[in-house]
Amino acid sequence: MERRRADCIADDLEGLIFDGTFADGERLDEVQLANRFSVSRTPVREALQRLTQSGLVVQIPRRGVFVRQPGPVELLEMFEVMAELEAVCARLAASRISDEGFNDLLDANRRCKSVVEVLDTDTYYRENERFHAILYRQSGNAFLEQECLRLQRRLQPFRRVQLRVRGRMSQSMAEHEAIVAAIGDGDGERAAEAIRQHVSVQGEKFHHLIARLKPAAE
Amino acid sequence: MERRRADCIADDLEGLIFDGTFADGERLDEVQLANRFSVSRTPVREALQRLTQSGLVVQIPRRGVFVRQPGPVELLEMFEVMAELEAVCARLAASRISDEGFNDLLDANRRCKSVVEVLDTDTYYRENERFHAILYRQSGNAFLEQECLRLQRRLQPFRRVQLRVRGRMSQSMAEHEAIVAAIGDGDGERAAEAIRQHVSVQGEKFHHLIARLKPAAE
DNA sequence: ATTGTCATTCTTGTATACAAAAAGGCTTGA
DNA sequence: TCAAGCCTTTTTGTATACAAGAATGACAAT
Repeated sequence: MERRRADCIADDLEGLIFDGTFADGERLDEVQLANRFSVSRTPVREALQRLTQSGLVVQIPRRGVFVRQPGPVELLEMFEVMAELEAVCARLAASRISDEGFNDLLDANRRCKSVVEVLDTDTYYRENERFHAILYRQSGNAFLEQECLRLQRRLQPFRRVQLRVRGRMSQSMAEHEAIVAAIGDGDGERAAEAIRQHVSVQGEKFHHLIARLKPAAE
Repeated sequence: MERRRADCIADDLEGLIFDGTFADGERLDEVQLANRFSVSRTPVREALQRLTQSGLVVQIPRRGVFVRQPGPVELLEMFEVMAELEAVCARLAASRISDEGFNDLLDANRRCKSVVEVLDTDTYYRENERFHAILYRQSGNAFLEQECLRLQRRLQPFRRVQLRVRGRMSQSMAEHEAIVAAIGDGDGERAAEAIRQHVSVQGEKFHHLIARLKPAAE
């Protein structure tokens, strides 16, 4: 599928917002961006509209678009929704998953486990994402799957931070095991509760998330 | 808040797609639409991009945008997600709702009930929507609330049809009562199950939805 | 000194012009 | 008759030009 310039710019901008090049509340100047990417304002505007829809920026008519990083409260809310959505996936998967699908899940989990032993957080992050994506798929609801992927993508930069905490990887693995076991038993409620614990931000995780949230405040 | 032409066009187009002026699979010609709305292609393109994000049309690069009505399967999936999201709202609300919030819910329910007696489906539809919106709010999670409103809006034209079924309004009311009662008791699981039944498409509702789905197939 | 008004400048929103890619039709060959 | 290749036309994607609203700053009046 051919990509237009506007699409590339949207992706690049997303990265620039994630890595802090554009701070929260900052206005994104159309002509500046156009110069930066060596294009006209038209594709820049299209890209900004896409970012508006995904919630990274907010657009005020005849004022401009402004970066809008979620604050601590909104972030917790988003993680809560993610946890609940994944819980739904797990519950549905427990009664709908096929033998083949379950094997995919086991396989993804094995790959995670092999990475944990090497302590490679980046790779683990990717494999973990794959594990969750398979779970979404096994919900048997393609629309739900898409919604989960959307939110997962949105939370990506924050989730990544979480894994850096010492011992978090092995704990994450243990939680995976519990999830898989519950689904294997066809126990939807147990699976839902297990993944809710896995994803939601509580206790230690809460402090780390908040601490990492404002590195610019120093 | 000032509205731009592109926003109005997006809304109008949404309506035109809902009411069947543009059929499923049809290509939306930019210049045609520009003429229709007496504007240039620019705001039309912006509007189409917005519709793309909300899923009403699909955009194929360098080919154009095409209307994409959800088929029966996708529709059922969307209703399932709606049911599950509302179930989450209900469960969270059961433990988080304040006295004031509970009064709002009772009030909204009373308004529904008074409409049922007059058998005014349109007004009932609006009041029912309000009831659900209050429930979203009472989940205590603003992000969840927004997501629910988004999906509710997307399912609006299909939901409307459902209510036309004879006796559906009074059944809907009875279900509301059960939901409110469960939340009043602080019983999250019971509230979740009640609203799941209320929203999900099963049994009779399934047939009516499918039957109404393709009126152009005659 | 502060506030209100006016004018300038800047920025967004829209229209138009141009470029590039795809669709459609024609010819030509077997 | 059918298919392949080329050319024309159509349509999307991008650049530029123009219009209208908002921000800024100066100046005047209280």
